[in-house]
Amino acid sequence: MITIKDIAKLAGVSYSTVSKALNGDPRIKHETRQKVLQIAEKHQYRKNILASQLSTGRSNIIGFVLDELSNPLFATISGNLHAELKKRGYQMILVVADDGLDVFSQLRVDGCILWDYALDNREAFWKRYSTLSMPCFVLGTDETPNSPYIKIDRKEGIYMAVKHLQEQGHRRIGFIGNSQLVKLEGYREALQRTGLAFNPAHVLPAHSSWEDGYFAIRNYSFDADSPTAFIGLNNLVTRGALRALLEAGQLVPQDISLIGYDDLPDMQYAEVALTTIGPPLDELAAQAAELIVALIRDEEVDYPVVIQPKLYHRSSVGLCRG
Amino acid sequence: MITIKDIAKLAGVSYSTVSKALNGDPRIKHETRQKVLQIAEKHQYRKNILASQLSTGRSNIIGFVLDELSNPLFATISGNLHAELKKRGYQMILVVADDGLDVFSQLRVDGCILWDYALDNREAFWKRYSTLSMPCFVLGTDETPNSPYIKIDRKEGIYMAVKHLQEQGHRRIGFIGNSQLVKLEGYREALQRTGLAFNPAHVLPAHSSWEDGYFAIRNYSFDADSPTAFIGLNNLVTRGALRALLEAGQLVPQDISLIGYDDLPDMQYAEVALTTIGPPLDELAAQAAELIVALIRDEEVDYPVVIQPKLYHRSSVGLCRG
DNA sequence: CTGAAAGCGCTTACAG
DNA sequence: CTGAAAGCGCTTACAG
Repeated sequence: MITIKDIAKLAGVSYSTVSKALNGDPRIKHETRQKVLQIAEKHQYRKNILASQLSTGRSNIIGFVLDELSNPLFATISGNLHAELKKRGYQMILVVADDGLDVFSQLRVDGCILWDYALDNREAFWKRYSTLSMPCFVLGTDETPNSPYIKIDRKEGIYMAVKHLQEQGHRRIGFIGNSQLVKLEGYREALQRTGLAFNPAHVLPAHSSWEDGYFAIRNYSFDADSPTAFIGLNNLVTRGALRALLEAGQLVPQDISLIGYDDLPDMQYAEVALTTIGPPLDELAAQAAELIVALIRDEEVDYPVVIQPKLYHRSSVGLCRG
Repeated sequence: MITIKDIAKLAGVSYSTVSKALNGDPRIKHETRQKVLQIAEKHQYRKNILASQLSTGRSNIIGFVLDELSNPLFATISGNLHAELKKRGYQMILVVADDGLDVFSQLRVDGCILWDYALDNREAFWKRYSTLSMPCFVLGTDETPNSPYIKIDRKEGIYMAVKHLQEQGHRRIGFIGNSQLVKLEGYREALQRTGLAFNPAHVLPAHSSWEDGYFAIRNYSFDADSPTAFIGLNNLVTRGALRALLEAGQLVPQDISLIGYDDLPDMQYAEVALTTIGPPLDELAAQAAELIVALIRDEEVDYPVVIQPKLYHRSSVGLCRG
């Protein structure tokens, strides 16, 4: 692989001149630069970012850490984030793993965005996180000790869903999924704010996958006291639940209304186009890009940045019958 | 951020000793190593991979280039690949973009795996590809000029699907999607091999998304000559098509049989559990990991590695009626 | 406008 | 068993 020294030799200048020419230093004479650029081009020169970054401390690369890719939400967020970072002159690389933080920390990326993931040991994570020496923040968390973060106001989102259902006449509103504490709290608070009763039996246990949602409904016995509407924990759970409802012969939204969390294209293409709540993912990505760049530039930032979920009306909510 | 020099000072040894201790050089005295390790641990030392790699030429990082993440196939492949590489002592980083190759080439990753993606300009890509100076190969391609690759025998897969349908009595088998030439060729050849007639009207135009599959069926007018079975280009197209069929009141598989390409969990959870053809994704990942490691070690490799798709029987294929 | 030199944080023959 | 020194490919004050 060709280096600046090789180019220097070919161009008959010193390699520091080559470096400057390549970096657009205005002090370099036009013809010199042209010559250097031409040779570089001809030999397919690629700057060794490692060396460059070792010397400057900058790489223009930002890392994004996810712990899974199987939820299509992350595909969308990654895509949006990549685009937003690119606009700002950064490249994004992705790591899908709990040990991703270490990779990026060894690679000395300029900054690092972490999706708030399900952790066995949250405390250990925060401890590790607090020792990171690069600009970093957690996206979609509820709170990060002593450092900036972007919060999604999930409770408010769930309140909007409950409120909307209530306005359609629903009085018994269930929740499918019990793996995310905030959402569950949001659900309880929303019932309180809207004056509806909380019934523990209306929270169907489900973790986070399609199957979890599917079996949550399959395993549930409907009776006269059952909810007339459900809110699903996330996109997958909601879609699994929808399938199970339809298979059981329930009509959505005629018999049962359903609102899903996470607004993704997939939701629109479900058997019944799903009404959803969720953060606008383009805004989420733009704010995240904005924040990480500000942190890298060591600018003052106000945090937390709060993203307000929105309610996206489609066809899975109807008037409560009777 | 702490460096080996800092540790050297704290430990009262030279920094070359620290480097050796950290890398497990057996020549270092046990106690010296212990002391160094302890100090490193205490100060949360992270080796600067950039510096290390600049000096050794190795990073133990492998890049994976995708051009999109929206197809769940890639989430699965990425996950599998990450796991397989980890087993072999490598970390995987991901880049989702057409310019991903450049990022990795600048980062000097040890090796690079590219998913064979849809390109505007294939020729330019191969030209760029051939100038890469790191170990690299294309996964899921049909052919790579002058370098190793992993081929998925898509034609054989499609033949298996056609054959299976024929055995169920189907004589008119359609294909949904016209965006992948190999698959289309495979389809034609399969018809030939099974002695079935090719009818251009039985290839429904569709690109690669869920909507494409959905509208392919919506826009198709069924008549007495229509196919009694379809094969879908990929997982998304197949699922979109299934939805459209069901909405049109067609029963699957009673009225129409359907086989989808790409065996993903999603296919199993479709409205009708879909019979699929596709490469076993765990094998694909294992082979890919094996190959890139061999290339990095500069071992002789036989190529192409060919992955044979399999037929996964589920519930979307039935006997042809009448 | 250009170049010599020091330095980024490591590794590794080589000497002791 | 340990250390001094050169080198990986860049950048950047500084001198000219």
